[in-house]
Amino acid sequence: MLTLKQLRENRAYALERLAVKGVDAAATLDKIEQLDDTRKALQGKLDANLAQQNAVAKQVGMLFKAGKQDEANAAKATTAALKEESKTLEAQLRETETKLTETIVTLPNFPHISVPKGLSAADNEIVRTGGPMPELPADAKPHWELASQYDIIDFELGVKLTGAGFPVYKGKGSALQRALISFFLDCNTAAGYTEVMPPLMVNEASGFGTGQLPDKEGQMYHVNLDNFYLIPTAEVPVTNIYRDVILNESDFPIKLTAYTPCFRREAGSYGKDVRGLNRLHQFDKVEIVQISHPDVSYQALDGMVAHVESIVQKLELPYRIVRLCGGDLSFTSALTFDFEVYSAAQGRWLEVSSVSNFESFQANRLKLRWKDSNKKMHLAHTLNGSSLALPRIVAALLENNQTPEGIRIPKVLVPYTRFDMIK
RNA sequence: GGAGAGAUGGCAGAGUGGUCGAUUGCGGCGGUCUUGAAAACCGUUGAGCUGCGAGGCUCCGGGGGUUCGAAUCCCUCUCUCUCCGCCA
Repeated sequence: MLTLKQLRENRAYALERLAVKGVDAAATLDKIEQLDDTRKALQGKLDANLAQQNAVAKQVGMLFKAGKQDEANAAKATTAALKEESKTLEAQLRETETKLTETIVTLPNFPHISVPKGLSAADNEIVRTGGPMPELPADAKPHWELASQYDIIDFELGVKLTGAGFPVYKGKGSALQRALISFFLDCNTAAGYTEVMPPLMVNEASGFGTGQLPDKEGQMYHVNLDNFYLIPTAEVPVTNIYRDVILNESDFPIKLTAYTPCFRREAGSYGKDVRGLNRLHQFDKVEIVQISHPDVSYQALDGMVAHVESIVQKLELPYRIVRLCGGDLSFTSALTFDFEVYSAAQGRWLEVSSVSNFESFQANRLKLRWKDSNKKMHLAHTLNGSSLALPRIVAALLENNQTPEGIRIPKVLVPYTRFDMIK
């Protein structure tokens, strides 16, 4: 969530930034300012009231000690009205604070200056493209056909065991998953990220910390008996490591990477978009997370983009990097670069990574702060990205590398798979 | 699942109704001494809200209650530890 300071310090700037995301926040800002003023006034009144109560209590104590029973009892009687008043004030204050937070959380993050205006994916800006574009024969097959031809991924078996969107990887298909996970993690640790293996279920507090709760609980699987949520991405447990943490300036930058399965309910998605590996309820992903000093978070973002790009290049896949426009940007993000690889047989670009700077938006909710040399507290910046999500990489690998002899494994993966062809 | 114990500042650990936001030790920071360091000694050292400021208010796991007054008493929730049971 945005901070009051961000919203009140420069109203014109706030309005202009939010407009880039297609949000007219004028009325909301009015409401916030008014609620905040009310809050301050109420708090002042309550504080004064409590100060009086404390003073009386102190006095009573001293009077009793001095043996002046009568005076003490007289003083006691004066607090009843004060207590009554403070109860009312407290209730009002609490109500105002709740309303204030409820209003602030409806506002999305400020987009970065470089975010293009626009309402949909059509307005995104292609930053650059790279990688070798494959030339496939006319009878090239989409990955779901290749998967069953070579018996490496069984979608129907997954339906039997669980349901649609839970594929079973078999033989070399399974080994390929393992290889990709190890390869990605090795790339990330070589770039200075520390590997962690977090729980795959989180509690409610963690869900709130990264903003999945309270609004998006429908997107997560919920374990009712224990009130746990299956993680939709490693971002949730990994970022929550730093919930309620106060860092020293020397702790920056914090760079973590984690492999986890990801669980997404993704209700209401049908058609060819969800065919095969394009969209799943359970999939594997290696994530990178950075906690950054605010002054250098955009350099950190550039570093993450360059890092992810180097991995895609090593896999010899055709890719493009897209700067998301205001309308396509997520609620929490200030700037996002999407990575898409070309899935040649489907003839479409598939998103395989999304690298974002959230600035202090997540940190505010997480209460992730750092202390400068003057012991002043500030919010840290958080960033994350996929590095990488497996299914669509696999889809592109299968389709782009199909040959009459079988599916060629990229050189860089062979030490991990220990085979160079799927046949 | 059964029985018991506990949750206090960065850490350890006092405090069982009244100047306690909290003794003390360790750690951290500053200083004295030293060529420098160590040791020793002295000082300092939680956070949030609010106010120009002096200051005021809140926080001793969370929530509620008793009381003029709660870290301290009561209720409740959560978590941790120990023993037993079960188990990969």
